Amino acid sequence: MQKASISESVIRRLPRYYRYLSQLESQGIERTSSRELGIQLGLTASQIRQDLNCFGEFGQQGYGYNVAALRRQLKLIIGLNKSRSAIIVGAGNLGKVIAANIDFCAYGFRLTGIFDIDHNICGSEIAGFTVQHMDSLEQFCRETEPLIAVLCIPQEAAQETADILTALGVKGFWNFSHCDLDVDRCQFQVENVHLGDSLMTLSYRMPKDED
Amino acid sequence: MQKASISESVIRRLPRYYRYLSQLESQGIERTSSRELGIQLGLTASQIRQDLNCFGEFGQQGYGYNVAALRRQLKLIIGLNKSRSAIIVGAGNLGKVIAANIDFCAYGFRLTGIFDIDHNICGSEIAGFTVQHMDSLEQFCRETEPLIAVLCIPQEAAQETADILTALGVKGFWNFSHCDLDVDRCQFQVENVHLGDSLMTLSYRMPKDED
DNA sequence: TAGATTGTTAATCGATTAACAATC
DNA sequence: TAGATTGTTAATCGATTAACAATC
Repeated sequence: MQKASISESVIRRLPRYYRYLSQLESQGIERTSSRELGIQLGLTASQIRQDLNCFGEFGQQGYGYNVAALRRQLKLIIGLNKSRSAIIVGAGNLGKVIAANIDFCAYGFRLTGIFDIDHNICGSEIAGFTVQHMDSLEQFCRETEPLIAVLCIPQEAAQETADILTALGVKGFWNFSHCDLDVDRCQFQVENVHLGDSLMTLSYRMPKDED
Repeated sequence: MQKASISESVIRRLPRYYRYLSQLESQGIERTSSRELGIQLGLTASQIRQDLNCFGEFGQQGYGYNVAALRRQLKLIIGLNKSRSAIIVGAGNLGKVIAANIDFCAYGFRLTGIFDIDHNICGSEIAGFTVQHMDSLEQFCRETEPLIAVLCIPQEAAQETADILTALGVKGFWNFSHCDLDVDRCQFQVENVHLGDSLMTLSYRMPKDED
């Protein structure tokens, strides 16, 4: 499906392409071109053609790209057609919001369980799931074999929990724990989300004379 | 303070440097070097020296960097010493989590108000703030002059709300609305947060044979 | 056919890495 | 002083942009 190894920059742009094509499709627009896409996304037409050609030839000379077809291809490329088991570890505020607001199915996953270490939270219902205690995590993993875990736990517990989950077969982490997991420690995939870093870049870019 | 214009790549690394130095400082470590930092952060020593030298000369030949001093400098560079007024627009699940969990002061801002369009939510207490109705937004902005707004509203409302806020003097947006705001539309700064995009990149990087 | 736009190669640009004199 | 490590210049590498033949 893909030619050589794809650079991180290209990977980061794929979701934007997919998102924008979904929007076009929902507006009933049938065709587009690298030029049009470029204008909308603030990229050059060249770059878009280069990016897409990492994965195949999806366009047609003189015509451009069929919106629905290209979106379908991107969906496959990103893996959004799959339904891989995902669990949430940590059912505090953040865990709850993610459970309730993230449409895992739209991203190629399905939520299969929510865990927390606090007995007071366990047993409560979130997004149709009963929060289970961490004690049942091991058995659950052996039975359900979740592929990824969403870590919504404190920084201190993150690496240890990730190690345990890795040993239980979890292959990827969506990490909200305000720390960078040690990627080399295993062959797993980690996507660290740092909302604080995001806000800091905004802080940096604000006018320097304001208080 | 800075030499030429700083590249986006450098800006994105600054929060990581700051975070790691904070960690070192809290561990009571006094000095470090570009080599040590590089090993910990998975970067080359060269790159770290290049990055830091965009902003000044913070090290000492033969010694390296003083952890506390370098952290203090980065704090100033990123603007974390400031206390710029920030409001949250949209007090749904996400707005609530951000209000309750983000330590704005640690990032150079202070939360001054929370707004929502739903009368049922208005009047309720979140993180010590009474949620106000959007109707009072204009007056509030004229009085308090918030510098940034955190957008936790639906996609459809995002651009319009941003335009209104821009007209009211808001200079930056931390945008959780699942859409990209039109940056050119004004001279404001936008940090778009796309949790879905983040999860998609994880999806892309998962083994292709799993379902 | 003529116009448009692709896929792809070549040129440019910028970011990262290497090297090293300066110096603590 | 000798060893270490910086700040900075030069070399390399990779990503972006430009150009254009192929072709729908």
